[in-house]
Amino acid sequence: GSREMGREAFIERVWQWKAESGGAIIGQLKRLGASCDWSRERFTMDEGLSRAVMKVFVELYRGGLIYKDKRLVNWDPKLKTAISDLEVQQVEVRGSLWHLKYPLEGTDEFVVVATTRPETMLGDTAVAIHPQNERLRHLIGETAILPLVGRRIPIVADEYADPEKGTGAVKITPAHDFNDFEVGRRHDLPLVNVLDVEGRLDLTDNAAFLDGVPVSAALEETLVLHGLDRFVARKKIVERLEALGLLDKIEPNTHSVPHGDRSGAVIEPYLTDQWYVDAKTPAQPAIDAVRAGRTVFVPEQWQATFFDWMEHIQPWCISRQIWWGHRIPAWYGPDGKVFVAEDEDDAVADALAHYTEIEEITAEEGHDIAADPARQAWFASEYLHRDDDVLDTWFSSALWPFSTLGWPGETPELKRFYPTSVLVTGFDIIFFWVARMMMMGLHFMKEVPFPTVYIHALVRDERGQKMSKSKGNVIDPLEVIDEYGADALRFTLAAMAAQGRDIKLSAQRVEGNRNFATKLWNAARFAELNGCARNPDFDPHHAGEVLNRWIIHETAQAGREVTAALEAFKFNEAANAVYRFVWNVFCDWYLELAKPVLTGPDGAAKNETRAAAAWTLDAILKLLHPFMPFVTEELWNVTGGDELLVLAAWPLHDGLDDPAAEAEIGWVIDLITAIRSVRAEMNIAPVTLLPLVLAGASAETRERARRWSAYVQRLARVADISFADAAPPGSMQLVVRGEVAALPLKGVIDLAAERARLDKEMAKAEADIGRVEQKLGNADFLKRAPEDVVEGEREKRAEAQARKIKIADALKRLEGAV
RNA sequence: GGGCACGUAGCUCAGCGGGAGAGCACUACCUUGACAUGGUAGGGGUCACAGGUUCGAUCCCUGUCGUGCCCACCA
Repeated sequence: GSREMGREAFIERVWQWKAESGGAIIGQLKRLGASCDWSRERFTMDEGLSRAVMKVFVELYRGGLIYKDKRLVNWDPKLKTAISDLEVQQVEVRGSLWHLKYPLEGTDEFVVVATTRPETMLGDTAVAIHPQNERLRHLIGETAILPLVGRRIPIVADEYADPEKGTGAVKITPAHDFNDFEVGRRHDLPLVNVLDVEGRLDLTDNAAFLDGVPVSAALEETLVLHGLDRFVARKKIVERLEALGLLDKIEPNTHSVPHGDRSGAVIEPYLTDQWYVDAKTPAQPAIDAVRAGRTVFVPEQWQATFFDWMEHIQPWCISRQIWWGHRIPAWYGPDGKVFVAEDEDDAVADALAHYTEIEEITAEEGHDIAADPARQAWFASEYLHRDDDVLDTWFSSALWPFSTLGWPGETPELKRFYPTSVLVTGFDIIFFWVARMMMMGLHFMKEVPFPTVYIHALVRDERGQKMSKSKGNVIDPLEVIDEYGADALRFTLAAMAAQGRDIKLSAQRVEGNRNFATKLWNAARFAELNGCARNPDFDPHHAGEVLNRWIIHETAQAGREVTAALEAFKFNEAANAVYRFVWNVFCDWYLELAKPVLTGPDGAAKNETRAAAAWTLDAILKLLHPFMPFVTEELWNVTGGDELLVLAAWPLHDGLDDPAAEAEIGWVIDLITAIRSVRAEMNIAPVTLLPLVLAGASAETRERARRWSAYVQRLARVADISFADAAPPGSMQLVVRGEVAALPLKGVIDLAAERARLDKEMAKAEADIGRVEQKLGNADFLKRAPEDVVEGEREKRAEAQARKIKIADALKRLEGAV
């Protein structure tokens, strides 16, 4: 795409790019404020943004922060435009290192230089040698004769010439290499540009190239190369040098070569006149803002990256030689004088004020051209030419936080929403966008555009490489969504987004979370089938049933966990917390324990349980909505939410903690789990119902057992529950929350296996005690460890000792039964 | 060359000064009426290696080895 391209051709090209790049071009157009109506093949520029861009340009120009300069840029010879660093891809290339011999004037000797780009030798204006280079420094001050050209070039002393690299002597081509450009500046070397905008040799009418070069046969032969592509020319030049015996040697050399992201062409450092923003000046307030904590990065390690870049920031080239974009608001008069203004009228006014001596204007006696639009248009077309270049898309993007809010107008939106709250973005965009938004925001709004920048993980491919549209290694989210659903994908990304680490997307993980969505769906269906409907009279603070008080307690706790994690930008923790709560608490225990009530006879308990289940499900939908917006919204709708779930208030539960309920249901869960575990271990068939004896149970335990007997019977496959002072002989004995639960099964269980099991438990208890006692027996530990840690260890010891006694007792009884 | 991460269960990854965790995979059992995209139970790890700090190190520090990324260089 060049600016000569017509509209039709442009549209065709955009379509092609859209296909080639997978849509990267769309991002570019969006950053320009262009909206695309594909069906009508129309592009419209946002007028408000255009105005803002012009205003910003003019103000920065008047403040001396925008200027025009002739220096090197990254040039894409295929697109014929300057491009930004963002659009440059480094590609490893197996190339060669050519060692060239430059004759020294007045001797038969040579200085040998090495290059990977021999064609640039035509633009050489010096050879540099390190002043401390023992081997070569005697050559400093001599003059070399550039082969094929005849230019006399000085051998200068410069520390840039590393004695260890290449031949130790470096050819200096200030117009075609960023480092050489700096060397050239230091030694006041001429700039000889030997390429045209398309990367072809430009020699015949090239004054800089021919300056001071004597006419010779060799030069004539070189001029024949004019117009050749740089790579073709490279070959020819090498051939000629070889023929002249000036090719010392060729070394194989692998190095990375910058390629244009969009064109795929090799990028040339190219000498052109471009517009620049002096980024260094506005960078300082941005650095200060981050240092002062007015903008923080999450995770904070990215601050270092931000500082590193901001402190080494280079002038920002903002002009582009393409024709879609915001045209640079600079008009040139007949003598090249620049008039920068927000629109043409202003530019004309400025120009008229300046060109008071131009006769055609002043000659009109008594006619005030400044008040005559027709004459102004004539003047503009006759005498002024607007800059053909457009602005880098990141220039307008940098204004995003305030231009979208109506700036430069003093709109209510601007007052309300600037500064914004959080910027969420990828690390690769910190430099290009975040930094620029900060610079512009601080400059024009006098305030940071956002107090927090959350740098999210990058989704990489299975090889850990960054996915990119141009590289073509993207996992197409649409395909993943087709297979597992958008909720499953979104949840997976959130669950894997641990701070500071990238994501290698795994289909299995997505599948697991699809199953989670299904689980939720089924749980909701179960609730619906059992008449669990939202009840406005239900007050979670005054539930009567222990089970309901328990799930309310657990819900409040899960809610706090999820909220805290979200507020800390720990999305993986939030996702895992809600996952665990829904599956392992609500589905696995609450619904299972509620089944007898929900399917039992009507009554107060049933009504309350229905309401509590519905209340909990509501809380779940709200907590899960950020991660699974679609399924939760749908379930919310099905259960009769009258507004959208996305608009519902986030659940913040106070005063719902209920340790008593937790103790009771926790005991039930532990008891059932222990029995199940031992049954599986002892290989007891599920059809076998075991009697359960609670030995030496406290009054509280007896009470609980009576309340929960039906549940324990059903979920642990227990026949009936009875009480005794001691476990009956020959029974399996389990320690549950400090008390013994016995399954008297003489003859059913394998006594040897049971003894082995108890031995294992005993060993574990003893190991626990041993570890704790070692600590508690250490005087230094008691002296130096914090008190609560020591106290915790004491509690652990007491618990383990009690457990050991119970197990020893169980073993003794087992022996008695044999 | 400079910088930043990371080496924890077979795999993908959490945790990060005081009892090794999840998901998937694996093993055994379960056609119980929300769910087999399910249930129950289980096996599996000297938390890369070597030093150091500490009463105590998977966690902090140093070094080594390995891996990844960014920046620069690439004559």
